[in-house]
Amino acid sequence: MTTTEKSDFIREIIDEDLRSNKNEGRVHTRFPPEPNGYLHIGHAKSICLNYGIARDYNGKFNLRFDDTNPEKEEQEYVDSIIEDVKWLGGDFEDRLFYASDYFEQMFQYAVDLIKKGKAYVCDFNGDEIRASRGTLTEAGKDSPYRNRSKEENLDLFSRMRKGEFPNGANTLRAKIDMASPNINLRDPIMYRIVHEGHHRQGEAWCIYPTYDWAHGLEDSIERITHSICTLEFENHRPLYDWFLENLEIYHPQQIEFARLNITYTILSKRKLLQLVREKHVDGWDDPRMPTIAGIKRRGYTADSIKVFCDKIGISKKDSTIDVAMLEWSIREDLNKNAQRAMAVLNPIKVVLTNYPENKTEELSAVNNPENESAGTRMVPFGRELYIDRDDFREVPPPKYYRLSPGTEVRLRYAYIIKCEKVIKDADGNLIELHCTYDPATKSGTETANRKVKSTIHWVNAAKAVDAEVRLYDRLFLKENPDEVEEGKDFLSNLNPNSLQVLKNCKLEPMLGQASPGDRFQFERTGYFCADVKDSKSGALVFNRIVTLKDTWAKIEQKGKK
RNA sequence: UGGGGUGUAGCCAAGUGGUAAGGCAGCGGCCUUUGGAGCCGCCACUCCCAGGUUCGAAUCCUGGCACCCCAGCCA
Repeated sequence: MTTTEKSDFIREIIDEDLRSNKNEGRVHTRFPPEPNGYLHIGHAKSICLNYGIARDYNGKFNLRFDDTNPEKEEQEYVDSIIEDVKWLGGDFEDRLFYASDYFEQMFQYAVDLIKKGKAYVCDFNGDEIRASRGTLTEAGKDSPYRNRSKEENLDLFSRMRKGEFPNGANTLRAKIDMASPNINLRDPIMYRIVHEGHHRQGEAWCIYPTYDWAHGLEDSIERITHSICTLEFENHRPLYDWFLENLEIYHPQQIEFARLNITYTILSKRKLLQLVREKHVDGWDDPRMPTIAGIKRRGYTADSIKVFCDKIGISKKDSTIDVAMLEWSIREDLNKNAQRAMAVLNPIKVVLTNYPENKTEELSAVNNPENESAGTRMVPFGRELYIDRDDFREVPPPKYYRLSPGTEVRLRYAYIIKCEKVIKDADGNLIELHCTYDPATKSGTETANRKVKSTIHWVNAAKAVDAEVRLYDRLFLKENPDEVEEGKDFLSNLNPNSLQVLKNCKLEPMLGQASPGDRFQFERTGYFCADVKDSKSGALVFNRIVTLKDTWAKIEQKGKK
């Protein structure tokens, strides 16, 4: 751990509040998701911020479902959100709350406001409300129902609750100012009638509070000190404050920060839902999804996500983080922590013509060069091997260091071999390579240190374990997936090659023991994770988390330009 | 020609009147039995623009400009 203290404008506000003893020294934050979808990496930023603040200031952190709209919310989402928050280390202890548990209290607060003459039942329908709201540049008009008596309002409101009116028949509105330049203050709706079962309340209610009305109450009831949300709610802060002031109840401070955007990815719940519903991906936990579930299944560690969130910072500037930053965070973690292994993704057979027919050797391989305590393992060698197709070129391009006819490479942890002959079938397809090995170059021996241009990975053909490997790439082709031609939508930017399935991969024997969720570095290739859903012993499936940095690919790209 | 925000490198981001941190990306080089990792170096004479105040301005003032958010009985 570093000793440098984290700071950002929100922590500065908290420091100042602490200095002035604003909340008796308390710091209490919350993460308030609506259970209408799975959490994504943008939510991770918020969780890390809110939980991180509570942790760093010895405060408390609540998980609270903002479940005020039964039309969109489901138990499945509640379950997934709880799991994901925990996975990210957001420790809410016993403080798991639901806004719907406060419905009765909210109703009473609404009655208070009516009694104070600051709320009224409006019989306008949706169109009428919209028409009377005015525009950005013109004031709205007062509703004809605005000056009903308190008694009539109380009566109507209780009848709304009883279910005497159909959906949309009327609403409870705050009486603020129809001429306010801030449209949110033009008599905003507090309750609407929705005859629909709620995932926790069942049929108990048919009026539901709106976000603006409910959110500050939730924060107040939980004695939240700092209510942190994203920038689009900045315009709503005057309303947040108005309700709490007029109710004369505990008043948390709302603070807004910029939400996360990442290149080549989409972080809109609506669009992610669409990807799932229309089956452009295999579900919320598809490893290409930026959901926590997807990222987790892809093989990202919770630590890497936390580091990522720390690195990107907190500010009020609209920003788009380069996806390379996310990829860096997982490489950084796994470079230090992942067990190394040799895996041949696209095999070509290599026969060592001068290696004895039935001989095998066990060679020592390092498990993690970044961590000596990870030790070594034995890897079987033999006369017939597989190497990767990428590691052989019949006609090597400039600066190609790997195997080609007549050249030598080192087989990692084994011998230097030389390509003597290329065997092809009648159609000219490459079948196998005949090579010779140099017995004097066995790794670890005194005569081994002859220099060759490169070292490649391999597996023993007879002992290899078969596996399916799924190569994932970015889901979208464009840096900004929402940038589209007239008449098209973000789906037109989907990357048709975001998933490539390799069925004939050959792995070193040790990988046969991999359990679902285990992560490895396949040397020279990338980081991989045994799929938690589909990988089974005897039928292994690995997901590529991220490639290793590929200097050769870069050189080759430049050569083509 | 309503209101609320935001402008510091390709992308993030420190900076709070004393002469532009750091990370990612990129580019060189060293090293290497992973073209991985690591190491070293380079990468803003200038902070959206224009004026002004000051010995001194990214920081203060004035005036512009650009971008984002708001007209759901969504959150």
